[in-house]
Amino acid sequence: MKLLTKHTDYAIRALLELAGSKDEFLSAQQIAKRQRVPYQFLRQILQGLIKDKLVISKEGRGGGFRINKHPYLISIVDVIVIFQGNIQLSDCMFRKKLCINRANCVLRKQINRVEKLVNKEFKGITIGCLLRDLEKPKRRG
Amino acid sequence: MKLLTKHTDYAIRALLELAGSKDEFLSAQQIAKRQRVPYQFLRQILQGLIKDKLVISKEGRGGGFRINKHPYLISIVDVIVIFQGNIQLSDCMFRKKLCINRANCVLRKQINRVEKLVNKEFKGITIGCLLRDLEKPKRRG
DNA sequence: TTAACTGACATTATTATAGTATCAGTTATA
DNA sequence: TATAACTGATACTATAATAATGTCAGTTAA
Repeated sequence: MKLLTKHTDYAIRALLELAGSKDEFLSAQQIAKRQRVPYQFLRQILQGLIKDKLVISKEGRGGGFRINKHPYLISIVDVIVIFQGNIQLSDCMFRKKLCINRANCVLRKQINRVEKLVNKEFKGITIGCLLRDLEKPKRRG
Repeated sequence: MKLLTKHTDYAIRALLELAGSKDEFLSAQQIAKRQRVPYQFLRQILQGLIKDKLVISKEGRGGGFRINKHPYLISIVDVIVIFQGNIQLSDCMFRKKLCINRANCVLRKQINRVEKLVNKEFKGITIGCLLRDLEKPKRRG
């Protein structure tokens, strides 16, 4: 049971890397090496980030990727949604149709509450604040 | 991405059913029928609940399962732990060894915070309170 | 003695996750 | 202008987790 898959995890690390070298283009190779992420897998992930325009790319020699949004405006929810769909703590029947039984509903109501909470917390975790923590570790808290 | 698997889901429903007929033994058949859960799957799940002594069983004709703890003392975390292990929002490298890089650490720190929050919330959701909501829907809030 | 049960496994199907491989096309530059 | 360093797109494979199903031995009440 985990809420973050490797896709998301690596994507966040890539974004941190890109946010750290804001105006340069970094190639997939460079990011893969620095973050120790499998190269081909990372490329796949970067394509995902492009689709949502979190990064832009430049083809050809000297090309690569560049971050395309202010780091404080990219939350980890944005990344999760790309690779894992909406945050959802359980398969919910009543999202699709009427509950089969009330026991389900009662449980779902509680789960949904926690789900919203997680969503809110995750929205508050941005690439910007992760990068800040990364660069100025003493300042935290 | 989901935090509750079918195992957990069905287990909770079974516990609600059992909590509702506190002193009777209910057979797996009865529970399966009432909650519309696959019979053989449910039996497997009930064995899981037995191992942690959340329910006890009686063999032979007229046998079945009975809840073995006060419903308010069974939280959904107890159930999750049986079927899914500890709540863990992501594979965490630093649980195993030192972080490969600091980016990881910074992210983990945040994820762990949310993880604790989820844990706390889930601990507050007990079979007892779910059952209460189920029986007295107007009283909620 | 038999029907209705549980205990304990073995087995299978499906899906999600993680990762690899390939090839076409683009661009800077030697 | 050839080529090395890139991305785009997509097909493929491996592994593990999830969600079941099936079977058979043993127990108990009627």
